Amino acid sequence: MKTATPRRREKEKRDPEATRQALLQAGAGLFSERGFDGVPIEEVADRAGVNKALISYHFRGKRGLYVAILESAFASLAERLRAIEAEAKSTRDTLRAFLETFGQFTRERPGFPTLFMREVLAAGIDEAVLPHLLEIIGFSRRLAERGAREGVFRRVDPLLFHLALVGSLIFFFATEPARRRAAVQARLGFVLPDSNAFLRYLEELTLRGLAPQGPPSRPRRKGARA
Amino acid sequence: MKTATPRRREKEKRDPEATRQALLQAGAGLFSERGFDGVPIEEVADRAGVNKALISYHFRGKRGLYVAILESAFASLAERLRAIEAEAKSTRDTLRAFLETFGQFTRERPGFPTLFMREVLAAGIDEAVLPHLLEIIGFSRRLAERGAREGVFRRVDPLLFHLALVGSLIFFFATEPARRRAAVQARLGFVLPDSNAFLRYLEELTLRGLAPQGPPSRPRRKGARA
DNA sequence: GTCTATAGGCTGATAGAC
DNA sequence: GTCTATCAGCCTATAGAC
Repeated sequence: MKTATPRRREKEKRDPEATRQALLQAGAGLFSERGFDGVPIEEVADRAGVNKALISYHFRGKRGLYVAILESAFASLAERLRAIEAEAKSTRDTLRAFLETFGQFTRERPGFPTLFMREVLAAGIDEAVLPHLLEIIGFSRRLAERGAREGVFRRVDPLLFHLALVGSLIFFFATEPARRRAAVQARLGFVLPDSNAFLRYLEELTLRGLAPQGPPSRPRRKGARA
Repeated sequence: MKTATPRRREKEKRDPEATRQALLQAGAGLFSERGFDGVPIEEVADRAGVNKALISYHFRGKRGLYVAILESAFASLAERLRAIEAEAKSTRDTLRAFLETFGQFTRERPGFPTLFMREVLAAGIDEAVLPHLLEIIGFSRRLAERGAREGVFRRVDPLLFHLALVGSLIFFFATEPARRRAAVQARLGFVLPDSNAFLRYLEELTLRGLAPQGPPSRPRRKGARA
């Protein structure tokens, strides 16, 4: 299956910005699949349709390209989360918006969850992404605290809340490409789970699992305001 | 911090089995930290206190060593899960035993969750580990089905149950080394979460979140039988 | 800005002595 | 079984032409 990658075959002198973007996109796909060490720089250049020397020129080397990819993605996600908080929705709506945003974001940048996972596994989180990561952690922590304050959640350690919720989210989406490949390559008997079904499952699990007493009134599917 | 690694400096002709074990252990640690491509074979040999040529001799090359490490760990975990099921405990006890076993297993093989994660991220799950992985998936699926049959859980898609539960488990433990490193290296303000607290959190989240009606009678901490 | 050509480093594997 | 010495392959980075 050829990924629909916008090659750039013609030698027309093009916008250097187009070169940068092509490299960022090609790198995101390849690095998410095989990790930083698993991808030769030449392959990234080929997929982007440019010469490998341009990676050094535009990003000061392979590592520079990698960090640029990471930073752009983390920053963009952090920005969306900020937007959600700025809308000052209810706790329930914030949870819903968070899950949907994450799903949507993953559709736009299919490699991101895997990259996220690889980065968090890495020896040291890069300086450039650390602030964004902390912001993401802060978002879910505040969600837990606010839910408790408003009586929607019982009081739990916000960090545990974050790790459980975001952990399963990242895990699910980061491993989705592998499941897809496995389902094709192998005689796996299981059906590929639907992303939206998983998001709904997580939402209900969280609402019911953290409800102060009984399970919450069945979460409403359409534009509910609590 | 020097890891307490049993080097083997003396040239005494030793048990070849000791060589194999030393390589397996050294490799597990290093590969979990930096991934397959991130570790030169010579480093593994050095940490094991043997010559790098022995990797080819005993494991037919780097990849062979890696697969041997993975397989041993996955097989061992699958075996423990089998033991849990063989004891035919209640649904609640099985859930508890699963979480505790995973925690214990991680204490014994600190690198395992990270290796697990890396493998599930990889391009293709290795043939040798696939059956064990399927067995692990089967375990949690059966737990979900049984819980529903016994009225402890509401009816949910067992695969979603598996992905959410095991996903957050793996994520938590796989990223724990990174959190530890980050906490040291950086000016991170957050406290490192306690593993047992996380396991308890997951247990309650699952029991309450999947309870058919209200939250379950507060899960009993000591040898409860349902 | 982009490309070609090349240098230089590192790595995994193995032949052959012990 | 273990080790030393060696080699071929690959990969990143860059100098310099266009």
